Order: sequence, then structure tokens, then C-alpha cells
Amino acid sequence: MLDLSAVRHSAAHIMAEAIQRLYPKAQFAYGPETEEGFFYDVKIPNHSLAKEDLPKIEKIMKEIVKGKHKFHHENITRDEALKLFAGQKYKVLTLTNQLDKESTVSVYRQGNFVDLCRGPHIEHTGQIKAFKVNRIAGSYWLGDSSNEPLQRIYGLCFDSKDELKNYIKRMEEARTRDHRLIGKQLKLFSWHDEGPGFPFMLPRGRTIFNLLVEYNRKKNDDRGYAEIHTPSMLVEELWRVSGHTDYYRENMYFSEVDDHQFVIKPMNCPGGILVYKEERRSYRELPMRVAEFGLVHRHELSGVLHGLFRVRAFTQDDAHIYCAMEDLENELVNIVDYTLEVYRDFGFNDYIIYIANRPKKAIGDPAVWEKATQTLRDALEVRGLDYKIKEGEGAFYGPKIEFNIKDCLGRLWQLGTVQLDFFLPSRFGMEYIGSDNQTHTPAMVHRAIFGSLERFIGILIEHTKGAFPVWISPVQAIILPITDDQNDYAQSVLKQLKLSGLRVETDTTSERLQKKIRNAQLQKIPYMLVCGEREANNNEIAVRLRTGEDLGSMKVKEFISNATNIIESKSKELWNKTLD
RNA sequence: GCCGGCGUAGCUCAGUGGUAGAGCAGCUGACUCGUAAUCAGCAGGCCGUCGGUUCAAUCCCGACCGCCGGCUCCA
Repeated sequence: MLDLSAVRHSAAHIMAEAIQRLYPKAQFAYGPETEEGFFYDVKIPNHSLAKEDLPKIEKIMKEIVKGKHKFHHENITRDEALKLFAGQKYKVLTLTNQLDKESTVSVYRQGNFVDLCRGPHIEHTGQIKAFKVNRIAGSYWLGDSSNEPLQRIYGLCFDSKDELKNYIKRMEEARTRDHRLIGKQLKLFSWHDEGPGFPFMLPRGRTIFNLLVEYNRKKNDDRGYAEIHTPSMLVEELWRVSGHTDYYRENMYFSEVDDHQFVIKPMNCPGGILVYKEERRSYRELPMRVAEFGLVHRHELSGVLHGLFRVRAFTQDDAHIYCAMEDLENELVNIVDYTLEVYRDFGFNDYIIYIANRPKKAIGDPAVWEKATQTLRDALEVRGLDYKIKEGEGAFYGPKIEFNIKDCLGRLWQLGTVQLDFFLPSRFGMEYIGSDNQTHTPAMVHRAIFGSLERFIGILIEHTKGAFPVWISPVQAIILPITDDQNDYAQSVLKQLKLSGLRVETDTTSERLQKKIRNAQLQKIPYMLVCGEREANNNEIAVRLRTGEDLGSMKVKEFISNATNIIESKSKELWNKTLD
């Protein structure tokens, strides 16, 4: 069995060779493997590649593969390499920067193409069995936006044609889970040019939003959180103290009113701190857990907006915990447990945990950062959780634990976050009186579990394909009278179900039953309650599940008790057979 | 913000250098029907916006706006 990563990496070289044949002046940057294939960053002087170029590249690649050209490995001196790659500015830059300490470097050659490369590669080009050049995107030299823009050409590459085909099929299926499509189909939320990046929540989407808030509020209450609400705009001076005007300015919206500069809040913490400082605090009040469903506005770059996943205004299920140093670890572990419990409730078992440490632009003493980061590690290790490090990706005021989840196409999004902050409390002069009658500075933890309600809803949509568990379905049941004669009966059933707290609608259009079912099915409504003459005469309804299963007729009461049971238990099932 | 692509009716999409079509949705009427699309009629568009080229632009060119895929950045 060939090493797939060597195959993919080799495919990148073959693509480079093909590009070089088509555009002899092409400059090559980096060409690594990816999770599904490979890419190569290139710069073609006076030409920008378009989709139409991809089949041409692919065709030449196929010829190269057919030619079974051998990959030759050589170690040459750096000077020789500099001569060999004289016309390739990015290779020269690599040699003079990253590889400046090496006396010899490794190169691979196949056919007329030679590349600076550590390897390993396959023996010959014929060993590549299944690939496809599939898309083209922008990038920058060394991934730095202040550098020259390059073009990145992506390819897919697998061990076999079947695997490639399967992958493409899977991706096509995945695209149908896209929350942006489903959100439109199910009328959950919408967008307008008048507010780029600002989601409009429609009645059904807002229902989900409210249910999530209700769910979270209950759990917060169980865990000793109080809830507050702080204003959306506060004077700029506050944000100067917090450091936002220095460290977060490019993401902030401002508003000038009465000759005074206000900041539209990008975070909830400064407002929360003002609440903390309203009274003289005692150690007896700690740990003080204060939650806020805060709507924050952040000016994100236009190019990064992405459905509900990346917006410019979103609601955080935020909370700030103020505690004594010695309580910190316990609080952190509790938050981690809480977070994982919530993800379990929603069936999100596939998350990745990161610890993001000190960014380049940060306030405070690096030694304090180191200590805070270690505390976060400890909290995860107490629970035996694996995590990876994100170098320099912490918040400007503290390191953070990040809980990331994949969307339908495998892109990672951060949901929950736990941030440890030793800096804002001292910047704001927060204190409490200890049992020793001395003044102390509390430690502060920022935490969000859903992260952003909007993003969480997006992930929930992609995980369920819009077929939500009943408890969170915006419309839980729809009553379908077979003919107009049953419309009155449908109304009476509607009343009964509403009284039981169900979210129900009726379809009294003059369509045929099949059409009504189709419409309900497309809306992913869990229960379709058919009533014809038989049912109307017996105070019954015929229950059809979203899965297509027909449960037959039953008393309205029986339906209510089973549905309520499913809803109250937040079950992912639609029906509890053991209750029958 | 950067690179590339795209922008036609509420939605999904055809189409042409000579001022536009389909299906679904909507409205009206008929049908009253048992588990994924009943039939007929009607209505619906400054072809994203602003400039330019042209006798003539929805189509060609440019700018802007928005969306999509990446890069960078982040909940």
C-alpha cells in the first residue's frame, strides 16, 4: 500500500509540472497535501487562472501520470539550489529564509520539473490512481495578507477511483445540509443587502433561538448563575480602560451622540464589570456567576462573512465568573463539565478542544499569561480531555479553551469558549473583602457554551439537516384535514394541542392530502396529523411521522401524551413505542 | 480587507447586442380527494446599482454593492 500523503504530495508536483508546461513563467510557492488531496500556490505573471484552465491542467497531469516518470531524489548544496531555482523567486526566498542554515537541501525531479522538497514521494507518476483538479482560490505568500496575493489551485486525490467518487458524492450530499439553504427553505432566517452580515431571524428561527435561551437559562439557574442585561452602547472611556480601543478597535462600531463617542459593545464584559463594582463585594458572595444573553456587534471583514457562522451581530450566551484564586480550578472544571453536557444534549459528540495562548498583541505580563494558560490545561487534564494548542490565538486579555465543531463540509467553527482573565479585574480595580478583612482582586472567567446562539443554530441545522428534535422544532405538528368537511374538526384539534403547549398549525388549503403531506414533509415537521371523516367521528387523528412512518389512528389525547413525553425528555426520537 | 467566480420574477433556473421566458410559490375558479406535487386561468421583472462603448445594452467594458469559494481574521 502506498503512503497516501506521499501520493498526494506527488500529485501536487505533477500539477506544478502541468502548470509549468502551460505557463513557463509560473512562479511556485508551496504545494502541500491536504485532508482530501493537495494544493499548490502559484503566481502566473500577467495571467490569472480561471475555472476553464482547470481541465487543461488536469489533462496534462493525466499525460504525466500515464508517462510513469520516475521521481528522482537528490541532495544538493544550498548554492547549487540557489542557482537551480534562480528564476523561482519563492523558492529562492525559502532557501534564503527558512532554509538559511542548511548546507544541503533536498530536491525532487520528475520529467522536466524539479522542486525544492523534503519528500517523501512515490516512485513514479503512474502510481497516482485517482485525482481531480477541483477549484481555485486566493492566498498569500506565507499566508500573510500584507504579502503578495497568490492563486491556490486545489486538487482531490485518493487511493482509488471509487474513493474519489465516494468523496465527491459525500460532498454533494453535504452541500444539501448547508444551513444557509435550509434556513431559507424552512424560513428560519434571512438576509438583506441593507445589513450585510446582520441576520434577520424569522418567526421560526426566532422560536429556536428562544428555546435555546430558555434551555440555557434553566441550566444556568440550576448551577447558581444570576442573569443580568447590560446596554448595547457605552461610552468610549470604558473601552479604553478595558483595552478594547487599543486591542480590538478594528472590530468595533462607534456612534457619536451628544458630542460623546460611544462604542457599540463587541463584548459584554466591561458592562458586567460595572455591575460587579456597584457594591462592595464580600468573599461570601464568591464565586459570583453572572450570565448575560448579550447581543454584540463586531465589524468583521466583508470577505469572512458566512451565513450564521460568521456574522457582524450575534448573541452570546455569555457569563462572567468572579472568584477567589483558590476556587478557580473548581470553577473551570465545572464550566468544562457544563459545556460538554450541553453538547451531549444536542448530540454533538465530535468536537475538538483547543487551548489558545498569548497573542502577539496582548495586555499584561507574559508570566501571568503562562500561569493562566497552565490553569486552563489543568482544568482539561483533570477531566482527561485531549486538546491541541493554538499558538497566539487567545483573547487580548487572556488565554482560552475553545470548543470547535465541524460544519457539513468539515470546516471547524468555535462554539464554546472559556477564557481566564487576570487583567481586566485589576485594570478596573475590582475587589472583594476576604475573610481576612483584607482587600483582594478577584479572578475572572469569561465563558460561553453555545458561543453564539446564531452560530450554534447554524451548526444544529447542519447536524440535523433541519429535521430538529421535536422539542426544538419550530412547528411540531401540522393538522391535515382530508377535505374541507374536516376543517372545523381540525380547528378543534388545533385548540386541544395548543392548550397542551404544542406548536401546531393546520393546513386548510383545498389541496389533496398528498400535497399537504409533501409540503409538511419539506418543512420537516415531525408530526403530520391526518383527519378524515373516520377520525372526526371518533375524536381521533391519524399520525404520520416525518420519517414516513404511519402510526395509524389514535385518540387525540393519546397523541398528546406521547408527543409531550418526547418533548419533555428532549428525545431525539419522534415516538415512544414503549408507551403504546 | 485580498484573490477568483457569480448576480435574470418570492424561490430554483433557461435565454439573447434589437427593451425577456419555464417550473414551483402567489391570486381566481373548478375539483373534496386517505399518506411526498389535481386541473385551468390570471398576475408577476428598471435582467444588483451607477457610469462607459454602441444607432441600440439584461447581454460588451469599468466602478461600486451583495453573494459564493478560499486566504487572512474570529463566537
